[in-house]
Amino acid sequence: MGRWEPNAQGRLAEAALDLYSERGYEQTTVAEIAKRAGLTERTFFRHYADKREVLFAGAGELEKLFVQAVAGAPPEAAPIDALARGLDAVSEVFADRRAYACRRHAVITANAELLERELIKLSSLSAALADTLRRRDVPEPAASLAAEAAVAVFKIGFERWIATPENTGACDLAQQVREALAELRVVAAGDAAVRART
Amino acid sequence: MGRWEPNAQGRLAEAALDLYSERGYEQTTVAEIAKRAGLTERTFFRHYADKREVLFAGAGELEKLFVQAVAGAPPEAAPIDALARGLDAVSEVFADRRAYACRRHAVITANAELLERELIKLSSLSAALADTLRRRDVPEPAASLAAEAAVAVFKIGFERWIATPENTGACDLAQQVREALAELRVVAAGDAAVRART
DNA sequence: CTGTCGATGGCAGTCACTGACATCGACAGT
DNA sequence: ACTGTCGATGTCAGTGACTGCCATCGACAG
Repeated sequence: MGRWEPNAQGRLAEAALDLYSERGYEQTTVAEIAKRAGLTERTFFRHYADKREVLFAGAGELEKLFVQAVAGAPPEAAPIDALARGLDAVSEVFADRRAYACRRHAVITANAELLERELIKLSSLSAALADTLRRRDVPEPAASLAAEAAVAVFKIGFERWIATPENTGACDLAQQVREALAELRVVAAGDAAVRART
Repeated sequence: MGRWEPNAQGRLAEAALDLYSERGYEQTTVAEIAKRAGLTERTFFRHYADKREVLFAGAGELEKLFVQAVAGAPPEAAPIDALARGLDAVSEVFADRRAYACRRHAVITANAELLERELIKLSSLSAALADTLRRRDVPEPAASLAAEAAVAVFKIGFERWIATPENTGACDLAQQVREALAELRVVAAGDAAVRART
């Protein structure tokens, strides 16, 4: 047993999400978050680089998971198919965390600064994926484009998943992402009939 | 004639880019920027919402230009072709500003906070494009996906343009963007042979 | 018993950003 | 010419994010 309550980092993250939800990101001070977690402001900044980062603790693991799934695809798979593996893998992670994902998403979309941080995390993800594709001998600019497209597919699939009422049949993230990927293929092909479909 | 030197906003933007280039974004204080422009810190914040925004004054016009070009495409054009119009229009704007674009790009990529701001501007652009496509009766998620893809195409085309030595034959932005768009079509089609090409 | 170590607290300081109020020259109306 | 309004700026005090430095304290090894 340590000298302090365990999991200081987790307590800070929970306190932050609570406060950001209740009174908004800007109306919350770091001192308040720390106090709710039974710590001081100074200690908050030892665990998280800044006031936003406390909502993005899991980004690193997510990136690792995505990258490993892509890297593990058969060498002969096309870039887009390798990326599809990663999309499936990442989608699974969120399957049983929909409520948490919704809360977090609501907080982030409500504040521009948090949105900026989210975007740079996705950009970092995209860069990591592009690098992974390059290691699979995909040349530029195909690697970067495929990576950016895959991240866009996930982002849009995710948003549609969040927007879906929970008791709907089609409230599966993996399914939304697959649909988005299929739609990208159609759009990129330049099908003018896109507008004729639902 | 006014009471003060004209174009305070422009002087601030120039001073900021100079200082950010010379000693880096973080090592520059707003007071220093204002002083170099012959103004005070308080006045800086009357012209720009924050220390980063001073580098993104033109983002609004760029978005407007892109959107109008897309909206002006023939109604029967496929989404991707309408977006290609916008890409062409935007590329033209940068044609004779390569040196400035390079300087600005170097400053932005050197700092994570500035990168975040750049990404949210691109995100805003993507949202505006998706909205424009929706007005052209493109359904979701096709509209959002096409918009995100177009922005990715521009981003990557732009980066390759910046990275190209100036005296190279292929140092035209519009051309880089067109190549990136073509590459996206190939990648999205799932062509495993991507890796076989240059 | 003692020295080290890691997580924390306390405190002073910098800087981004804001609100309230004062200043000053231009310009319009009289 | 007199005067009142207006817009851009200056001044100043304040808040809050974030950092550096040093002190504290319990655990643990020897």
